Amino acid sequence: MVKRVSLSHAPCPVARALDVIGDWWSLLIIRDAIEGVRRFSAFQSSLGIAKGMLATRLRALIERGIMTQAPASDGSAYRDYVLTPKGQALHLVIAALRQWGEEELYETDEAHSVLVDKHDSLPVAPLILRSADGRTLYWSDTQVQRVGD
Amino acid sequence: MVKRVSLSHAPCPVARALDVIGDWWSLLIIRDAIEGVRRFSAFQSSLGIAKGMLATRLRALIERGIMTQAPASDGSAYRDYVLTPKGQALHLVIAALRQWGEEELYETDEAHSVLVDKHDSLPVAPLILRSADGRTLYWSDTQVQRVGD
DNA sequence: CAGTATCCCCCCTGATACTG
DNA sequence: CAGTATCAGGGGGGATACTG
Repeated sequence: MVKRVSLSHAPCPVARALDVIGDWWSLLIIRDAIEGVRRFSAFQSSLGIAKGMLATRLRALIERGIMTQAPASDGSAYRDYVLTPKGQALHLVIAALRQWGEEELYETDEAHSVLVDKHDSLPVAPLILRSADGRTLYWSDTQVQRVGD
Repeated sequence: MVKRVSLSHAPCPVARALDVIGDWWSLLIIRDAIEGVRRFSAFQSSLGIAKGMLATRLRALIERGIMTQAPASDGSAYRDYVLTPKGQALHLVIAALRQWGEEELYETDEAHSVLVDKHDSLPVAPLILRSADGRTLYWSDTQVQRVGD
């Protein structure tokens, strides 16, 4: 996360967002967290990430207010890593990535094998883009509905 | 983009997506491309990226079918870099990142200065998440509407 | 289990020079 | 302008060992 040039104060919100969660591991951690992963070891085994990297990434996410520590849900002495509201708000980003990946990155003959993976057991939730006037809804580039507002 | 472990065949669509566009520069290039940037030098001056890195990234994006080369729109002998439909589909990802950045990464007292930036001159297009049954629309975590279909 | 500490390589990245 | 080639450095990232 230490970059030559920080974009944390860039004028563009996209650049700022990427400065915070623009690396590969962070978004995968957040994906797992959204799906309910809470324990250090659970993240590690799910991601296949080295322990040191995982610790560094979790610490960075906590510093940036994306995640926080909470008492373990199972009553053990350890602590869980859970998303803050700021982190939970990233579910739209994850959903957008998931939708794009599903639509663009699979061969048709492997589509079925994918659906049984745990990461696809979540309800599919298509993203809809609302137009600037707030009255027209698009799915990808197709207008799907006009709303009365 | 050369990573120790490739996620290009991962079962999870989020992981696959990140394998393709999960690095910092690629998404910034795509952001610019969505906003209409087409020329090599335009990307370079907009991003402040080294020429070598830009060439490498553009080549990777072309290999992965995100961008393609097209005759220069101004009739010059050079070629433009433009998004393929597959790349244009990433506008939802960019929109999600933009929305999250705008909502979570600005101090209130600097919000105004941001709005005049070129990257914010685009129409604001809030993302809406459609529920699995396709009938309920959410904006962030707030239900905004039920639809007839 | 839940991390921390250390080593070390690879490659990302930037800078510069060069070509067409 | 539009890149390619080459070089130097620094940190990302993995593996392992160690602590509580």
